[in-house]
Amino acid sequence: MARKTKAEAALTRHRIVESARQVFSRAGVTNTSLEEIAQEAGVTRGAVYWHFRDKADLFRAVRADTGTLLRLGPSGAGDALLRLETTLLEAVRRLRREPAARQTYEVMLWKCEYVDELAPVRTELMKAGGVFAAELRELYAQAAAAGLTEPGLDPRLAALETLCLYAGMVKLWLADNGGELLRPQVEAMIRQHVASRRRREPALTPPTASPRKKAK
Amino acid sequence: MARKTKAEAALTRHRIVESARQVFSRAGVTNTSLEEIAQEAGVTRGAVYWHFRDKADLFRAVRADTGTLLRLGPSGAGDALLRLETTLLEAVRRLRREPAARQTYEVMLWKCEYVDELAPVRTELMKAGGVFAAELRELYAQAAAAGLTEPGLDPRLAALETLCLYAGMVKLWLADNGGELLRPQVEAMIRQHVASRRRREPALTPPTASPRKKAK
DNA sequence: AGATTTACATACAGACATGTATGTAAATCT
DNA sequence: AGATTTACATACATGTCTGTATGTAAATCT
Repeated sequence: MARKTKAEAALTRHRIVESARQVFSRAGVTNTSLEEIAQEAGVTRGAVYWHFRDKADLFRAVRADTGTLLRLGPSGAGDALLRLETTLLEAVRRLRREPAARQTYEVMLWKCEYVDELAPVRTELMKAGGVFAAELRELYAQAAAAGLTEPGLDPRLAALETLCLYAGMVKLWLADNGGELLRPQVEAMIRQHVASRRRREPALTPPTASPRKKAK
Repeated sequence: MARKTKAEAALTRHRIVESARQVFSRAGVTNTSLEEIAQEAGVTRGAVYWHFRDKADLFRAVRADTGTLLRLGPSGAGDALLRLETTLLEAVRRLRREPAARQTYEVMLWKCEYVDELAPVRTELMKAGGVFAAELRELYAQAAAAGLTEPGLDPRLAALETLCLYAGMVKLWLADNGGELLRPQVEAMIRQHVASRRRREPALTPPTASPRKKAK
């Protein structure tokens, strides 16, 4: 076969990444041969080796293609705790609507062994966790300063708690295919998690005006 | 080599399980050959195949040998929430003191792909999670009945929240080798988690007498 | 338009893992 | 004590995966 145009090559690359996601989620990363990925993408291993150095490189590409679920939404609407709630709900929403994200995270959390060349990826994941924890801590600190949270709440510990909750939640959600454990109630769980941080007695002079009450 | 006595055979089997744990935690389950395990145990693959049907069987043995971290302690000492706290702290304590438990869980959570013959193991893990969630729910229900928790707390959701927290906590704890994210503060985090469930105003007539206050 | 590079496909060499079949000497059974 | 089974070690047959080297025709560069 002959040389492709740059646009075509980019398309090929993307098809390979998508195929890798598919096959990884079926057979697991280690158990998947590059040959299988190539076949699924309709190319040969030559194409795979052209675009990626090895399987680990391809794995990173799969991860990068999906991106992170954890992105703190804009600070505009609602108070800090509401922003947290929205962020967590949004992560679940993405898992529900985007099969690709589902597959990618299932691979990362259930079908991947972080050893050898993939060991650094785990470090990267933890680093991302650390970054998110720092953001959460800042958010909780703001919430505390605004008098939204219970007086005793340590922002750093609260951030870690939410991070752990998030990590476990995604992992369990993905494995709960039958919806027997977590899926039907995960949104309610998130709301209760955030609600449990919120101060019970309404603050005397809340910085933001309307105490929003969400019906149903 | 000649036939061993039954006791010796049991010893051999145990050595194989231990070696499997070691090698799995180094190289990951899929990437580990039975030959490597056999060598580590000082036997040949013949011995491995004699004691175990295949790698998945051996993996289950490793898991069974370590057992679960989640065992609700006796209901004797303290109130329900304290019992929960103790249970979670005890899980972390085991991880800290028992290298074998650490290895086993690191393999299960970071170095294993739940596909093919190992896919059922994930289902077993989730089932165990469901059982623990049910226990937690019961515990939270008791706590609520005793007036220990905030009025709005739904026992089912609280149980799921704690389960997710636990799952994420163990996973992150294991990966936090450098102690940069979670390890130094995990106990405090657990205490805060439980404390955040506890009702703020002291109950008028608490069923258990002494309102325990932990200094430091 | 010619030179060069690109985007693959094909071919090759080597390593390694798995499962089973078979051998065997000593435990255990009767 | 003899028969049988056990607890492995050894040998074999087979399939598969990886990385690289090489080929090639068309895109892109100059």
